[in-house]
Amino acid sequence: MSFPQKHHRHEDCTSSAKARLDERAKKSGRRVTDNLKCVFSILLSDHRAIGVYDIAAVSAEYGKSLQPVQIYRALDTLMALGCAHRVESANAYLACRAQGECTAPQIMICTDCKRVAEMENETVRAALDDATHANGFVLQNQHVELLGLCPDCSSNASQPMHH
Amino acid sequence: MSFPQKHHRHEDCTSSAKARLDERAKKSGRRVTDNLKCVFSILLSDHRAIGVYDIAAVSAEYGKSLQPVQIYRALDTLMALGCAHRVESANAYLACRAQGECTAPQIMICTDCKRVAEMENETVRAALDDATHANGFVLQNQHVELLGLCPDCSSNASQPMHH
DNA sequence: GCCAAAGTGTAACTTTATTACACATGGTTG
DNA sequence: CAACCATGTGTAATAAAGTTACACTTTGGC
Repeated sequence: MSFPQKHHRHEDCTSSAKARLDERAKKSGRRVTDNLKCVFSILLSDHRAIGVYDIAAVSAEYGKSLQPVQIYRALDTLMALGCAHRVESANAYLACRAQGECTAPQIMICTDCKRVAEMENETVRAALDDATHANGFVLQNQHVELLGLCPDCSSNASQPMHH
Repeated sequence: MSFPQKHHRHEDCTSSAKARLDERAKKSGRRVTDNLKCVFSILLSDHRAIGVYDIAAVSAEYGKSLQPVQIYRALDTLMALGCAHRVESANAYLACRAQGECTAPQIMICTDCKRVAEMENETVRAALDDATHANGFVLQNQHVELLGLCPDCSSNASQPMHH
């Protein structure tokens, strides 16, 4: 999924993500508990990656104060269901907005406004497969994190938006 | 640089890396101090990524006990000179063995023996440029970390080598 | 109603990284 | 040569990120 349009219907992108969580949890016999809902809601509230201790702070403001370990548990579940990703280079976590399965996304991170977008590009994947295979390497998984400027920030270099 | 051959001349790969460090430090007006040498030697001693606190432990064994902050300073310098990379997904650091400039490597990490190899593949880079550009994203930097099995471990799945 | 699997809450703790600050070194420029 | 300044050092404390342990609770199926 690309960078959100300025006027994208965040309501819709949020509710469809929640629907996918419900569906996948059901399929794998997991419960969508209050803690899970709380953490996922916080992740979904922004198109930026957020750290565990920030999630904790927000959860406290919401009256449901979660401890780090509880958040890590929720994140483990969300990631196992493909509903969240870890952004390695930021020690932070991200709600997945992709429609289908999204096991090996390439993640674009705006160095200016910090917003994040995912994609699963076939050409990139094929190039990685080929390049690793040429080195005799059997590719199993990938972390691809791309830093740069999102459309809004690159076209408004002097007056970046969405801060 | 691909995975090291079983009998690669580690002596040579180490000494040429040290030569590059000397050259680049000179060019940028930095000193190659004892602390820097110590940290780089420890990084070069293995083709695996190593954490800062492990570097600290090894440095203590070598009689030059370095504190974390001193090691982070050395790593910052080494990374600024392109002589070391951070492996985000492992919170660990790696000596760079590439001959030339190596600003945006793709890193292959063996999930079995933990050895790491770098490459700078043009096709991958082009695919990433194209894919990000198609999303209106201006690519500035990349973290590409690829998990899988190195040649030795994939061909000896039952009896992995180099542990 | 009982059981096992899954989930919760709390506390302590480990690992990874940073800040602050006073001091040392080494090359260059007047 | 000596004053200067950028670069580097050493020590301590602290912040940020992630894990372990353990006793307890909830839920769905039999």
